[in-house]
Amino acid sequence: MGRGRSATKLIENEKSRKATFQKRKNGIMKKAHELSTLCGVDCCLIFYSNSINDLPEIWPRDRIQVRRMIEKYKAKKA
Amino acid sequence: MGRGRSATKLIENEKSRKATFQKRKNGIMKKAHELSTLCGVDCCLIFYSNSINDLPEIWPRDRIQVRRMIEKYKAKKA
DNA sequence: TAAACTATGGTTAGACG
DNA sequence: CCGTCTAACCATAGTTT
Repeated sequence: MGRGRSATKLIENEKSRKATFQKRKNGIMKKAHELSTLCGVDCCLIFYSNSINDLPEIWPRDRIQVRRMIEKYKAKKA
Repeated sequence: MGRGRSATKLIENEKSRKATFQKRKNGIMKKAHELSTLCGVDCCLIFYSNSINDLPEIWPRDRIQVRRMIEKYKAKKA
């Protein structure tokens, strides 16, 4: 992707790893938004970027919606 | 994407919508796997495809991991 | 240094089996 | 349902500003 590189192992260089995390996280969130819009589907994402900070990042931003998705999931499965 | 089309509204045709959901869901899951591998980040995805079936689809497949992510999220935030 | 650029490779809609 | 093909659009690693 971009100028060469395959996606098979941890990026050792910390700066590159953080930059890649930011870029790709944004990319996935955009795709989630598109999927949601195009297909009328509810979805949520949780990213736990341990090495970057201690807090989870979520999509959608609205925590109430994320919570609703989680409750829905728990009710059906697990 | 593909042969024309922008991602701004619900796909009216049901067959197209379902096909697009399947393809794009797989695409996002692949990207989640890559992000996880490249950046050493834990993440989980939940898709609630109401119109297709009643069950949530998750990534990663292992429900224990999904549950762990959810508990981690709830512990940190609301 | 964060934001913009761009070459390169990836994703995907629709058609087909 | 599932996989494959391909034109066309998209994402992004490394670079530049």
